[in-house]
Amino acid sequence: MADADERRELALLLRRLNVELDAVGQRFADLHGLNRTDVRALVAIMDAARRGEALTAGRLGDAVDLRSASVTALVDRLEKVGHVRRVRDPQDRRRVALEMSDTAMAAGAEHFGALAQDLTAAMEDYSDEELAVVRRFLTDMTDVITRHSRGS
Amino acid sequence: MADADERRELALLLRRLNVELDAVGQRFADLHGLNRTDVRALVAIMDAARRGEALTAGRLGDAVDLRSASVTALVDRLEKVGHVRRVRDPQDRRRVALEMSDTAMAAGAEHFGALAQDLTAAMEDYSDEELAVVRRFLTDMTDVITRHSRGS
DNA sequence: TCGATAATCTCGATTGTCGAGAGATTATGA
DNA sequence: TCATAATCTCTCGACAATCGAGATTATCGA
Repeated sequence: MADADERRELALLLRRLNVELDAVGQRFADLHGLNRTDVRALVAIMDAARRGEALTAGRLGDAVDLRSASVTALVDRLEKVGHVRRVRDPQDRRRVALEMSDTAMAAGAEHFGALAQDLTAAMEDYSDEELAVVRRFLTDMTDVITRHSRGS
Repeated sequence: MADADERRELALLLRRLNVELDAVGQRFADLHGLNRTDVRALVAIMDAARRGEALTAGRLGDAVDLRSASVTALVDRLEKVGHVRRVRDPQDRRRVALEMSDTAMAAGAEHFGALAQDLTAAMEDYSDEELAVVRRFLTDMTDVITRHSRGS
C-alpha cells in the first residue's frame, strides 16, 4: 500500500486530467464558434450515431439536461450552421430525428479522433498487464466518483 | 502491447471518468444554488488558499477565464451569498483580495474532501508497484491531452 | 370520432457573459 | 517632483443561453 501522500497525489492527477479534458472540448468549441452545450450535444448525437440510433430532440434534451425550449434553440443553432439536420421520423411522425452533417462528423472525428489516436498510441508503451491494472484502477475510481455525482 | 480495441476502451474510460467528475462539480453546484462558473471560482480560491496565497479578482479571472466585468459579477454573486469576502489589499489598494468564508470552506471540504477520501481509500487495494504504473499512465495521458487542449 | 398522450415549439423573463470605458491607485521617467 | 503610463477593479449597456408556462401538432386507444 502506498503512503497517503502518494494516493492524494494520484487524486490530484485525476483532477488535473479532468481539467485538461474539459479544455479539449472547450478548444473544439472555440475553433468552431460553438458553446459548451453545443459541443456536448454534438458529442451526444455522434455517440448515438455510432451506436446506430438517431437521437430525437427529446432524448437529446435528456442527454444534455436541457428543457424543451432550450433544446429547440440548441438545434436551431446547430442547424443554422449546418452541423445537424432535422428529419421527421417516418415511423412516428411526432418525432424529429437529428442527423449530423458529414462536415460536422468529419470535424468531430478530426478533433477527438486525433486525440483518441494519440492516446492509444501512448498506450503502446504499456504491457498488457500494466494496462489491465490501469483499467481496473479507472473502473474503480469511476465507480467511486459516480457514487458522489449521484446521491452521496 | 494490448490490442487496439482494449486501448480504445481505455480511452473511453477516461472520457467516462471526465463526465462523472464534471457531474460531481455540477452536483455541488446544485446543492448550493451555484452555477458551474461559481464552483470553478470557489475551487480556484480554495486551491490558492491551500497554497497560502489570497487570490485577487484579476487572478481569479485568469483562473476561470473570464473578463473583468464578468469577474465583478461573479464575485458579487459569491459575496451576496456569503461565500467570499472582498478585502482591499493594503499593499496595493487597487487590488481586491478574495477570502473564502469558513462556511464555504467547510462546505467545499465536506463535498470534495469526502470524494478525495473515498478515492484514496479505494486505492488501498493497490500495491505500490501498481500505483506507480497508474501514476505513469495518468501523467502520460494528461500530457497527451494537454497538447490537444492547447495548440494541436 | 374524440379524448388522452407525447413531442416539439413559441413567448416572455431571467441570468451570465462580454466590450468599452471610467475611476482609482501605483510605477516610471524626465 | 510631476506628468504620464500602466494596472486593477468596477459600471453600464447589449447580447446570448436558458427556463417555465402554455400552445401546437401528431399519434394512439376506446
